[in-house]
Amino acid sequence: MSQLKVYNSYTRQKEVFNSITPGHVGMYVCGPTVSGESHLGHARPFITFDVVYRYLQFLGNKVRYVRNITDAGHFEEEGREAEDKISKKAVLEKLEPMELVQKYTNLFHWAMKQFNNLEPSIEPTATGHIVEQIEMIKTIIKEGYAYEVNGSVYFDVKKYAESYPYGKLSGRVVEDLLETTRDLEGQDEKRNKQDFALWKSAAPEHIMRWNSPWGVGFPGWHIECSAMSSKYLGTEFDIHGGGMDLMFPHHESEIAQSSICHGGHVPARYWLHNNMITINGKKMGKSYNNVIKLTELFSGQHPLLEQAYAPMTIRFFILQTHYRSTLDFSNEALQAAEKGMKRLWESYESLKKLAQTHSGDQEGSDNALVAKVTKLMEEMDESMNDDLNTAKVLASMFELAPVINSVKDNHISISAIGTKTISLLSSKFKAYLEDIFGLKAEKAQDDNKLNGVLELLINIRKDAKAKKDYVTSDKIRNQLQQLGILLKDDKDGTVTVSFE
RNA sequence: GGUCCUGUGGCCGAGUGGCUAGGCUGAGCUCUGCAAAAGCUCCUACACCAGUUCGAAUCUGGUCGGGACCUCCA
Repeated sequence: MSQLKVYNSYTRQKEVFNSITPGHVGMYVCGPTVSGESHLGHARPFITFDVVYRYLQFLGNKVRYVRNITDAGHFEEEGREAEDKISKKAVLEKLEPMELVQKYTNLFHWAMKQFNNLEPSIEPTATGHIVEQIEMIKTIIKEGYAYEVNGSVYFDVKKYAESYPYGKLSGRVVEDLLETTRDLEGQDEKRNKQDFALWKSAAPEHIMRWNSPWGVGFPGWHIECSAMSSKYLGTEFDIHGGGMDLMFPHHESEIAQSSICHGGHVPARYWLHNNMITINGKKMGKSYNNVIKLTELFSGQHPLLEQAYAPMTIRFFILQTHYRSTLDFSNEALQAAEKGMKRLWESYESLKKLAQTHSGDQEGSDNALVAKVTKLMEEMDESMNDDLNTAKVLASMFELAPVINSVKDNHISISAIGTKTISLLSSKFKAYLEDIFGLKAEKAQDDNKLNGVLELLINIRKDAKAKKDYVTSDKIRNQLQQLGILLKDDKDGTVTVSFE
């Protein structure tokens, strides 16, 4: 099997993935800011990196997956009103800041569960790591790369850039930054415009505030990730993930802070960035006022939505595109994903039954067929290893689906494909659909009573059909359909039930 | 303005220089009491203009369009 290659934003090329400690992987992903409800755009990194997490584990690694919760609240750029985002909203909603944070953290966790995302190994909060952040800032000052002004501390980017490649990750030149950074109104405490805050002095009205060697304040924009990643993954770890929009300034600043504290090296070896979800070609984001919240998506309650979309539909939709491409939202695209996922999943259900009833390791007699199936299965692995090309994996699976369905419908005989191939296919589909992609049946029906009633109805209908009493048989089928239960008559007389 | 990405059939989307990805939609056929599902077949695209090459959607240059970042942002 080929080796896993990933596109490393830091080197701008695909590289073979090798973890620092073989068999172990440390991965840090920038988590949500819990000052508001998550929207569709937020779903992408968490689904993308959930698949990375799952795949690394599938490959036999023990993975420590750290995803933070930003609950300390970033503040607006100085010059505008320097306000803690979270405390501002708390006033509006008349809630305690931590109450607000709790509410949106719970909602975020709920959404992650809907998407069938695995829980990270550690989910540290910014407010829980104020001490670590302060310690880190102290080190940066001691090393001479930060300075204090009026109770705030800033990172000295200009000095850092003299001996480190500041801007390498995001492809930026420090001199250019000086020219293109917007003019700041009012007083500027910073020595240079590129400098960023490590610690900000808190105005009296700030509710979220902590004591520090520089006075009462709150931590800067980027220091939490540096502090928490090094605490839980070490000063050099394998993967750092997040959305492309975080490359600058967030990740660039993270690299700068961490390098100063940890011997000059970049904290993570592989930097993975997912692209944005767009809507009508524009990035979905608060500033564009075009977000669709996850709760709206699941319920269909939004002017742009023609219907509700199930979490698994969205997951499938996201996986049908490569993670580094933009993904444009539209009802048409979501509906296509919904149908496609349904078809693939039903094929998988058939395959599971086939594998159960026809176990064995008998070689198939149709060599061309077996070769085709084998090739497609190999391509699935190749595609996944090629920078996690889930879109291509799914394409291969869609090519396998007709083969499976044909075996089910007896258009292809069991002996032609061979029980061995069926068994291999079955474990392959299970591995990808369930273990790696984290998909699951939209509506698992494991209600014994309901199943008993269904069985009864199916039997009555079968008897009616035998007597050519189609009025009765159609009545049962039609009325069940109105309830969202579909009965499909298979070739061999059995009935397949599916739920809408 | 700077840096970078991108432009694929009705829609969504993969794509390693030569081998019609795939999904959805639409049309036809087969199977079926009817239906649904499924299977088979068809709709053969790569913004534009030059260049490199035996050969380019894929490489190079240019033109035009779209987008991201440069500010909180997944």
